[in-house]
Amino acid sequence: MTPSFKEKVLRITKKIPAGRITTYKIIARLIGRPKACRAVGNALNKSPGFAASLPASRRVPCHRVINSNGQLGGYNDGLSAKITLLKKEGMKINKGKIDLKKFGWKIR
DNA sequence: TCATTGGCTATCA
DNA sequence: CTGATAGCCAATG
Repeated sequence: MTPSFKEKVLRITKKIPAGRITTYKIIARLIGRPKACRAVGNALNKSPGFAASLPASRRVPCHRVINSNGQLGGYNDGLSAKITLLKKEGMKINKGKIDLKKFGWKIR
């Protein structure tokens, strides 16, 4: 089947390793729509999310996706949950910001 | 099918 | 930081 926009977004997001983060813009670029950053956010918003009760196939670490400027952005489940998860992953959040230089996920 | 609206954004003034 | 603008997707009528 032809993977829709949403499917691609989720697929890429699932590839994000723990302790690393990505931005909406990067994902948009990987998909092929560099300007669809907003749509990417929407896709993640509608996605199942990161729940332990969910099967790994459906689990999407949307909390590892933040704004391109290093801000946290939003979260459907509550921004606090996102911060907690990221901290548990071993990353330090500086005043609601994350060091993209250190934790920015790069694909080869 | 089209028009409108809203949203986990990006970029610029 | 606020507004405005741009570009994209999904839901709604």
